[in-house]
Amino acid sequence: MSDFHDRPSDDLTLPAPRAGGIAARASAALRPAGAPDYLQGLNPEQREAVETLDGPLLVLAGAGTGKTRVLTTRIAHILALGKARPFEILSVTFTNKAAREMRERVGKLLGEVAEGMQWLGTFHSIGTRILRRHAELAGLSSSFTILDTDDQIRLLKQVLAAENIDDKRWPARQLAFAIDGWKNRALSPKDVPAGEAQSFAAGRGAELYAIYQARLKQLNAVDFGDLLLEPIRLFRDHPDVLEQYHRRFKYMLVDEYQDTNVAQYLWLRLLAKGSTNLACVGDDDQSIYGWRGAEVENILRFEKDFPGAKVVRLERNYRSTGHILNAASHLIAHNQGRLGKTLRPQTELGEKVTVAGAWDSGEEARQIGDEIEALQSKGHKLDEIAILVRASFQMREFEERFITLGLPYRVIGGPRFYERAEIRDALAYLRVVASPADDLAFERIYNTPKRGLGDAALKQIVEVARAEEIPLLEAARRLLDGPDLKPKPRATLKELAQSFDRWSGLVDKIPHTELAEQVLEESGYTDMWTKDRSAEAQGRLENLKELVRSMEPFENLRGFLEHISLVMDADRGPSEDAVTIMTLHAAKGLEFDTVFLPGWEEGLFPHQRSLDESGRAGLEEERRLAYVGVTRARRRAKVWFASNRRIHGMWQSSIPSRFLDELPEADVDVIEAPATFGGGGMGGSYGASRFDRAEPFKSTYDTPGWRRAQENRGPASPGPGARRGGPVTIEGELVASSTATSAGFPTGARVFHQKFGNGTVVEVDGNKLTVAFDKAGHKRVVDSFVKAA
DNA sequence: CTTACCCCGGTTTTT
DNA sequence: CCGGGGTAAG
Repeated sequence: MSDFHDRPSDDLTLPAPRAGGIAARASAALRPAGAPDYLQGLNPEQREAVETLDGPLLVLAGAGTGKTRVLTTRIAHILALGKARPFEILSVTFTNKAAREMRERVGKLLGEVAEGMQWLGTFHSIGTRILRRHAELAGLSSSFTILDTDDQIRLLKQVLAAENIDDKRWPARQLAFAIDGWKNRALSPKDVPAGEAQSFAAGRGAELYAIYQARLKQLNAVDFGDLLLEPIRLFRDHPDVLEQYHRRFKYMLVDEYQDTNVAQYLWLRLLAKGSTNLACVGDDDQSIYGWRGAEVENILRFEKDFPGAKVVRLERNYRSTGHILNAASHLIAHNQGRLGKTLRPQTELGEKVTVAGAWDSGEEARQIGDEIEALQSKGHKLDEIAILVRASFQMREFEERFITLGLPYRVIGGPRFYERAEIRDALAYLRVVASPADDLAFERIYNTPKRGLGDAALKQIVEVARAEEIPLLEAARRLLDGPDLKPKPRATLKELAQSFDRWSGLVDKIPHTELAEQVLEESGYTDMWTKDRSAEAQGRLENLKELVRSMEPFENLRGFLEHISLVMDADRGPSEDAVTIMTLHAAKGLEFDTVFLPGWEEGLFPHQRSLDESGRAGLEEERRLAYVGVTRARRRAKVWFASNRRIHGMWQSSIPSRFLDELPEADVDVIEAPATFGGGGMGGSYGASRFDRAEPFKSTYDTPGWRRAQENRGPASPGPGARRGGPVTIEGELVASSTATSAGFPTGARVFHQKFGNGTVVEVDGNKLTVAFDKAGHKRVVDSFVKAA
């Protein structure tokens, strides 16, 4: 394709003036004599994985066995031997974070050579790169925009409306979910199995999918799924294009292969027809994303798919101590569908995994909080402690407890930076400024802040736009010339259109950060939040400033927007020493000295829905999640379950997770909960216990401690009419002061709290304040957590 | 157009 | 029990 040659910077045409030099330099630097330095210190399996360069290779890398090291060293090895030049290696990851890390580590090994690795990135970023090159062949222009989930939903709502489909009965979200599912499986509208198309809007599923695709093309836009699918179509329909990539990619590496979906698999297969030097690294035991399209089968089938494939197992674990690994291995051995490998500890047995029960989730949080304080006083860093939960609602209880204790924590997950409403609004403004034809962005902000442009005005604009086949902003301008608009919307719309003209005119004239500030200011957007009195407003303004700051490293507005459409996470700066609270899913790939695993109860973990929807496969995926959780711990893994938990506002009694039974007794200590506020004393206030009748936990354990723990579980949920809210806690008495500062807020002072917003101090007790929050009610907080409002 | 209620749903999440 | 989204009234 000639467009390969249009771009001077196109690596496919680069003569690679420095290529020889790179290889030579790398070899010189890395190979003083004999085996090169970078191979030193690899164990035999790792070394085999690095040195097996030709032919398909599957590296089954157990948790903590040096997977990333193998990947990066392998790249170094290929380059050092001069087998390929940096831009002839395709290496794909799932997340930007993983891509960044790999680039950094290759950089450390080889210096600036890593810069030349233009094909190191996520499936989506590489897909974008390919698609931009050949956009015309896919019916797009190379400046296509990438829609995120929000835009996608908005567009689908429009499609549903245009097709007169009741979006009550058939929510756009559901259609989006279906389409994503089809795209994950690389199905075009015509390929959608009739049975599945049937499931939406009386059989119109595939039809709506087709209309949606047509709309995307009109808007010159793609969604995330298209970033994989379009290249696949391109490769299939244009063998000459595929051929060029075959010539290009001498080596291919794939990280987290167990997470690939059908589309990614097909994408890889097409590319792998060129060279069979495909190395996939993954761990079937850590496949936890089946629910979003990942096919464990891909990794299980590897040897069949790629005949002659070599399989290397990395089983030496350098992360965790013996008991932890034994426990994890024993647990995961209960799964049927796995390739099978056993983690082998490289160090001492260390501490046993502990299992402890609590009366309810509140007590669980208190106990864990106490334990963390104990660890802290023994000199453990909070950064090295994590609480890994199955579902995010579990986090709240820990947060509240930690606030009371004054224990610094950070929550990973939640709404991410670029998903916050204010950020998305701001970006929508910038998108319209950069490309006035971006209808979805325009639609998002044309009445944000409220400027009196409602549905009526929008409807008029849309009508004109559709009739004339022009973008919304253009249509708005045309309406201004005509007689149809009412005076008020006309004036407002005129001003808005003029503003956009002005801003667009400034794009190449003033620095983009400055332009962004100006847009946010002049549009009244900043003002909107300044005037807002809600608890979050202050934080939102901070976020907007942060957004502008994050634009600085980019050359221009366009470059920034391209970046953020694919990189939806922002690098948050380093922060103080704090306990990490996150979901098990978010914890994959991370490690901590001490890991708390609360909520191991039937129904929550394994999650009922997983069981209901996916049966045995669901259970096995839950079990893999448990395995991921346990293997995050370097030295201490502490599992908890609670006998009572409030779900949807109702107290439910629960039985311990079957996964507890699957932990090997020899590696586990059952901890008897110390007497607490929940256990005995309050018994009187509870009615007859449903728990008494509940199926007893059939344990394979038979230690005195375990039996006592079983017996101690006592009565369970309060009967109807019983006092709600669980056992009384005497917060003040439980508090072990971990912060001794006294910022000295007087009673009556107005204060601001990150989580609870503004409030008035009603009582002061040392460094602990009782604050009447405007929104959140009365809370007892440590003064270092609030600042003067 | 904005505000006040009502109803539904509530696992995990990247790009 | 809580929040989002959508509807109905001001």
